[in-house]
Amino acid sequence: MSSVDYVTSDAPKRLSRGEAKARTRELLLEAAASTFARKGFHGASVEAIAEAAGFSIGALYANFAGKEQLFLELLSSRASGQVLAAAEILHDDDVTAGDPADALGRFLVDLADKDTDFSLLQAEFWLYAARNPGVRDTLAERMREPRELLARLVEERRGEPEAPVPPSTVATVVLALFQGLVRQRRIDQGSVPPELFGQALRWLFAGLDEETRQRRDQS
Amino acid sequence: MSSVDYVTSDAPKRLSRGEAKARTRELLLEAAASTFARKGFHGASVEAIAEAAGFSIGALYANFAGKEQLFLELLSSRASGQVLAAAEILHDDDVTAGDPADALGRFLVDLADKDTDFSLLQAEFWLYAARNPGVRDTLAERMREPRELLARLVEERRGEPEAPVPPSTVATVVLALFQGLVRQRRIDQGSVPPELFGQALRWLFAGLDEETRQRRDQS
DNA sequence: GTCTATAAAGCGATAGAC
DNA sequence: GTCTATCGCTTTATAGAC
Repeated sequence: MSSVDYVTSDAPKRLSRGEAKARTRELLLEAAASTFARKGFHGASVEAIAEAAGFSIGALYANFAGKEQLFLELLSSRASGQVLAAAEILHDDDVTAGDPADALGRFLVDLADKDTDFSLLQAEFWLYAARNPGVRDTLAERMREPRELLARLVEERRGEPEAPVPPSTVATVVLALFQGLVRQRRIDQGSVPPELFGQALRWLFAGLDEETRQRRDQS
Repeated sequence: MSSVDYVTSDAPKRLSRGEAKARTRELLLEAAASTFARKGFHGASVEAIAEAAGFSIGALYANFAGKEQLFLELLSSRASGQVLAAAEILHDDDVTAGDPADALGRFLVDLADKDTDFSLLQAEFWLYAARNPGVRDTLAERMREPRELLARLVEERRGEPEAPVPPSTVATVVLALFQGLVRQRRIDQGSVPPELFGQALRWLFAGLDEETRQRRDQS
């Protein structure tokens, strides 16, 4: 801009060499997420990724060992995003002031409808993990902690301490239900109305409560 | 057909020209299903598919317009397999003699654990459809009928005629739940025990019954 | 109808200039 | 640290022999 402060190393706009490289890395990761989502792992070329980030192929190879490592880095850092988003909404008391099931349902429909790359990338991650035992175990390990987080929050909200299955198993069912509904909605919007997410969750919890009561009365 | 009959057009072993070509087509489709499942749409080469079928690339192009048409033919003919399998098991009175939920759950876990290509190909179909609007609408259309079939069978089994949502919507939730559980089980077997399929289905139906009763009592 | 051989294009990855 | 140019390999699809 001006001639006076144009060197100013501590100005917020000017980036140091390390910062510049970190920013390039981040832009490449962002572009990779979008490109992998739209074209798939094999369908996305490193040229397309670099181009989407506004860099050349050389810049990509200066920051990542190759296409596979770039993909795996994405998988490790973003695969549990859906679970964390769900946990976040359950944790927010203001949003879940009404029915937590409705709030969670509405939030996830919004997320899935708005960020269309999300579920595509998620499916790409799943396929890659299902085909590569090593990555599969890594993904399983990485999903464990956020699932436990969701389990604790669901447990809190339900307030029933003696369910017939462990809390993490309930969380598994909730996640499976949501992932399945999001995927079906993507193919046929009309067959999966937005309210269905909260509705199905209420059915699930009502049935779980009933079984919990029955087991308590038996003993 | 022949002058004497020594070509025996109705003998089981000798294949007519048309039959031979039909057999080649079928073998190629089978090999394509397996290869697409293991490598993905872009990852699977036509050479690998032809080789898996025991033919050359030329034979493949003599039977299909190309890789994409081969994939789309598979998608049209096999995408609704999961729904039909579920419907079939619900229709079989002998198998569902006990709890239909348990029977359905056990059957689908067996199917998913045994035919490992099934869910991979299903995911590959979903991704392709989600990325191509034309194919997406085709898939949505093709899923409608089997879903209605499942809906009718679930309705029969439940015997509750006045659910708060249409029967096809209940079928949608059931399918979403199963697909989600199958996928999670594929990544982390330990987190999705086989009994969970039937258990979750029972919770769902119990909650649905409860809401049905409440609505009836209100009016 | 199926084969082999090959054309034309695209890919991941590397080398060297700046 | 990023760019341009290019290598070597694989891909889809076609042509011609049989």
